[in-house]
This record gives sequence, C-alpha cells and structure tokens, in this order.
Amino acid sequence: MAKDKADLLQGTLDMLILKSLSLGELHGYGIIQRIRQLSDEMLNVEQGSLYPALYRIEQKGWVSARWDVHDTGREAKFYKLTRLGRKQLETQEASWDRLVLAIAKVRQAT
Amino acid sequence: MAKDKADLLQGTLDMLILKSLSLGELHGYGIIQRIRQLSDEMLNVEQGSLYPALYRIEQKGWVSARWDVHDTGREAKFYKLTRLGRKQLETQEASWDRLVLAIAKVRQAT
DNA sequence: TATTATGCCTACCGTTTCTAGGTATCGACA
DNA sequence: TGTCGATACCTAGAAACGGTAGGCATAATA
Repeated sequence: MAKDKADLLQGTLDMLILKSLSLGELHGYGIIQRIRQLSDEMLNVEQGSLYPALYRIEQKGWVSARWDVHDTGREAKFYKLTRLGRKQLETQEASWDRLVLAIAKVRQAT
Repeated sequence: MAKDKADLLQGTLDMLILKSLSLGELHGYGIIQRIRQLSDEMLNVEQGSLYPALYRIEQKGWVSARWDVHDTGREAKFYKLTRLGRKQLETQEASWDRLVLAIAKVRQAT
C-alpha cells in the first residue's frame, strides 16, 4: 500500500463496509471506491480484504446480496444492509466511540 | 473479559504501552494497572497480551528492561522508554489520529 | 493456614487483513 | 486489431496480534 495510506486496524473494516452500505446499495468494487473517496484517499481497502469480509458479513446476516446489471451494462454483485446489519453498524460505531474515548483518556495523562 | 470492557483493536496495544511508559519507568504488571486506571477501567490488557508485546517492543529497541527491587521488596522487571521508543510513540499517535480522522470522515457521510 | 493479589512467563487459538495470484469484460487508444 | 488500464469477481496462504488458559513464585491478608 502507498506510504501515505494507513493500514486498517483489525476490526474497523466491518464498520466501514456497513457504513458505506448504509448510504445505499453497492457492489464490492464500489464499496472500495466509496470508502476511499469518503476518507479523502486516506483509507484504501484491498480486494483481498474486502471480498472475504463481505462473505463473512453476509454469513452473519448483516447484508444481503444479489447479482444485477448496472448502468454500464456490467454485471456486479450488489450488497444491501439488512435490518440486522443496521443494528450491527450502530453497535460497532458505539464500540468505536468508546475505544476512541478510552484511548484519548490514556493519552491525556501527563 | 467483562462485557463492559472492549477488546482492544489490534495495533493499539503498542501505543498504549509506550504511552504508559512515557509517564515513567514501570514494570509489566504496573503497565496493565496504569492503562486500566487511566482509561477509567475501560481498557483491560491481559497478561497474555502484554508480556509478548513487551518482548516484541524490547526487540525493536523501543524499551529497555532491567530487573530491580521496588518499594515493596518484590522483584520486578522495569521497562523504560528509549529515545527510539519515544519517537515511535509519536509516530503511532500520529497514525492513530489519522485513522480516527479518516473514519470520522467516512462516518460523517450522509 | 488458606486465599488473594502481585509478578513473570509460555503455548496455542481465532480472527483479520494483506499479498499475490487468478479470471473475465469493457473502453480507450495506438 | 491488439494492448492496456480500469472495472469486477474470487481464492490461498502468510503474517500479525490479542486473547484464553495454563504454569510458577512470593507477599499480603483474612
């Protein structure tokens, strides 16, 4: 990965995927682009990370998938957040906030 | 771990250890206590995570260790941040800030 | 005296991300 | 027409890291 881009921390990818899907149905390749774009190029999800993650997430029932043809005429697998997935997103965001807060506390220490 | 405590994200432990040592020399067991205390009990580092991490960190030259006897008369292995470790702490804090920012950007998206 | 807290350690497990490969289609361009 | 990059999917294997679960020893405390 390019030097100016940070590797993800384990545990953050699910949240990012769920979040990007919360904005609307999307296919895998598009998820990568959306995350990169929304983060101002700071986050770059590798395909080898994404597709297995999508599989896991689908198994857990957080997203549903269907094949479809989009505007450009190409086939792609579109993922959609389920109700369970929306809940999971909230849970993960809350966990993330708690962690960020906890680490901030440690870092504040003088 | 207790349910109200979050597991750490992989990649954050080094920073927490370095940070707690930046406040002064400490032994392993004390690092765990300091992190727990500073985070208001939100972060609990397991011994099985800490000691291997300390070993890794020492190998990298970020901390130096020495056995000593402390007030209570007990022996303990005291760790101290090296100059390299202090630099590493800065680097990791900067990375953390970037990641938090990047994720915030993604989450802001409507 | 028995238990709890302090203090160190290791082996193994599970999860997750990345690297590195593969396949196929489409559009642009030489 | 041929080639190349972008789009789009996938898998196998490696690497990293934190946790669980165990062990050992000593000091404090009930």
